[in-house]
Amino acid sequence: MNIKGSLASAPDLVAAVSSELTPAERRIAEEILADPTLLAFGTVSDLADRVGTSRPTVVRFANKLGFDGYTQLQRHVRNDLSHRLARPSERIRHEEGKAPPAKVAINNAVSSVFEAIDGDRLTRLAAPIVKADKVWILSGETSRAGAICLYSGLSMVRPQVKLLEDRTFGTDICDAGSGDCAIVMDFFRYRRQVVEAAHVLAEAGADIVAITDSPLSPLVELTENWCEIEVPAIGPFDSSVPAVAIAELLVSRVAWDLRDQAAARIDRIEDLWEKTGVFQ
Amino acid sequence: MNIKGSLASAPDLVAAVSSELTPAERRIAEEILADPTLLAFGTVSDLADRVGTSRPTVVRFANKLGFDGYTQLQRHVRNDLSHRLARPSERIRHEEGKAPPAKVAINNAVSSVFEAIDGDRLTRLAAPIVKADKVWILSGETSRAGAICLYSGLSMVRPQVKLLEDRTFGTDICDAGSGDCAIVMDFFRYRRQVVEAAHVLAEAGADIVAITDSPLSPLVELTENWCEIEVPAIGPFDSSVPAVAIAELLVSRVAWDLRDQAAARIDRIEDLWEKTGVFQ
DNA sequence: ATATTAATGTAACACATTGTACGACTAATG
DNA sequence: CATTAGTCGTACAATGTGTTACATTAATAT
Repeated sequence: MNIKGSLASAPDLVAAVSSELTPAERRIAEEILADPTLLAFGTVSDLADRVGTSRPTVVRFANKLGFDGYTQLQRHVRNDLSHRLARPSERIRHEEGKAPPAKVAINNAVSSVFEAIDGDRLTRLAAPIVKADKVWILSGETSRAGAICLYSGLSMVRPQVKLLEDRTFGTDICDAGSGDCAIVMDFFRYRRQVVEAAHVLAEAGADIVAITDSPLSPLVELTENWCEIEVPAIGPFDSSVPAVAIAELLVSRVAWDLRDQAAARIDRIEDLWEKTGVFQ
Repeated sequence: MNIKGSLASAPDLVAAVSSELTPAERRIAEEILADPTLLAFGTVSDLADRVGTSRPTVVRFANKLGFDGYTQLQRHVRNDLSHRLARPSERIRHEEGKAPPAKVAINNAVSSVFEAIDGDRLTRLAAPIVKADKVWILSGETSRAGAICLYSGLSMVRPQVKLLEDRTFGTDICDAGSGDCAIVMDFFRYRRQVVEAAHVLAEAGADIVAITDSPLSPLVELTENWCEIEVPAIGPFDSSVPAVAIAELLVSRVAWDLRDQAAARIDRIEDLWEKTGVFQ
C-alpha cells in the first residue's frame, strides 16, 4: 500500500509503520514526533546527530515510510505544512476563536478544582486520609470514575482502603468505626443515598472528607473537610473530569505525606505484580 | 539598524525596507509575501527561478533585509514558523522549562485532548461506534476510569455495550465478530495485554477505535481510527483525566449521532430507575 | 555623447547535501 | 559452533548549495 496517498501528517506516517521499526529508527520516530519541525526544516545530518545515529539510517527510515529517499519525505511533510499555513484565518479560528462549548466547560471545571484546593485546603483534605485506620470511599454513579481513581490510587499508597458500591453499603459499612475516614463524593442527582451512608459513617465516629458540587449539600454539615468543584455537562451527561482530577490530586497529596511507606508499598506491589506476571 | 531584533514574520521584514528595494528585489518581495513558505522551504535557486532573476540578486535581497546571507534569513524565518507550528501544549512546556506542576500538566493534557479531536476526527472516531452491532471496551488499569465513563455513557445511549475487564478477556471476547466495534485505550505500561486482545478482536473483523498516548503504539496499525492524547503524571501515578475527557466527548458525539434512539433509550432507563426505586 | 553609478547577470568555487555500496557487528537458529 | 538474517556505521560518488568576484547592462548627470 502506498502510505503517501492516504496519510499526511508526521504522526500518521509514523503510526502506519510503527511496529516494523528497528531500534534506531524508533528513536528517529520519537524525535520527529517530539519536534515536528525537525522533518520540515532539518537535514539528514541534523536528524542523525540529534538521534545519535548515522545518516544512512535516516534515509532507510524514510524508505520504510514508503518514500524514495529523505528528500521526498521532506517534500511531503512540507506540503502538508504549507496547506496548514496557507489558511491562517481558518487555523486561527480553529485554535482560539470559537472554542467548542465542551472545551470551555471542561477548562472551567478544571480551574474550579484548582481553586477548590487553593492554599492549604488540599493538605487539610488529605490529613484525615493519611492518619485513618481504614479509608472508605463512597460515590454514586456520576462520580464513580473519581471514586475508582481514589480507590486504585490510595490502595497503592496505603492499606485498608475500601470502595463502597451503591448496593452493598449496608453490609460493608458495619465494621466502620472511630479512627476511620470516609471520602464522600456527592454530586447532584445521587445525593440522598450517598448522604445517608455518610451519616451512618459519621455517627460511627469516622472523619468525613466531602467533595461536592454545592455548599448546600447536606454533607457539609458533617465535616469541616469539604470542597466544592464544578461539574459541567458534556453532551447529555455530567462530566467526571473534575471528580477524577481532584481524586488524583488528593491521592498525590496523600502519597507525599506517606512518601516513605508509600514508596515501600508501591515497590512491594510492583514486585508482586512481576512475580505473578500481571504484565505478561 | 538591525531588523532581526525587533521583527519576526516575513511581511514585517519586507515592509521595513520596502521603500529601498530595487525592481528585481521588489519582485522577490512580492513573491515571498504571496507564498510565505517559499522563504522557509525554498532554496536560493527556487526563489530566483520563480521570480525570474539570478541567485545573487536573492542573496543581495537577504543582505538588504539586514541578514548576512540567505542562510541566515531563512533560519530566522524558520524559527518564527516553528513557534507558530508548535502545539500550544508543547509551547508551554518549552517555555516554562521542566517539571510542570499539576495544574499546568492537567491543562496541557486537556488541551491535547481537544487537539486530538480537531477537525472531524471526533466524528470519524464516533462513526464505527454508532453503527456497530456490539461495542467492546478494552482498557488496562491506568485507563480504567476512562473505560468506565465510556461504558456507563455509551450504555445509556445504545444497547450492546460490553466492558472487558483485564482478566476475563478470553471468555468475553469469544462471541465478537465482524460488524462489531472495539474501543481500545492503550497507554504506556499496559500495552501488551490490551494490544493482544485488540488484535484478536481485529482479526474477528471488529472495527477498532484506538485511544493512545503515542503514534508508536502497536494499536495504530490496526485502524485508521485512532487519536493521541497526552497522559501526565499527577504525583506518583499517571493521570486518568485525559482518558475520561475524551471518553465523555466520544459519548457525547455518539449520543448526538443517535439522538433519537438515545433520547428514547434514556427515557426508558430513567423510567425503569424510578419504578425500581434506584434513587430512593 | 560620455563619464559615472547603480542594478543585474555570469562564472567559479568551496562546501554541504543525499543516496548507495560495502563491511562489521549482533542475535537468533540449526 | 557455524550460519544466517538483520541492523548499523564508514566511505565515497554525484549532485546541488550559497556565496563571492567579476563582467555586463541600464540609468543618469554632465
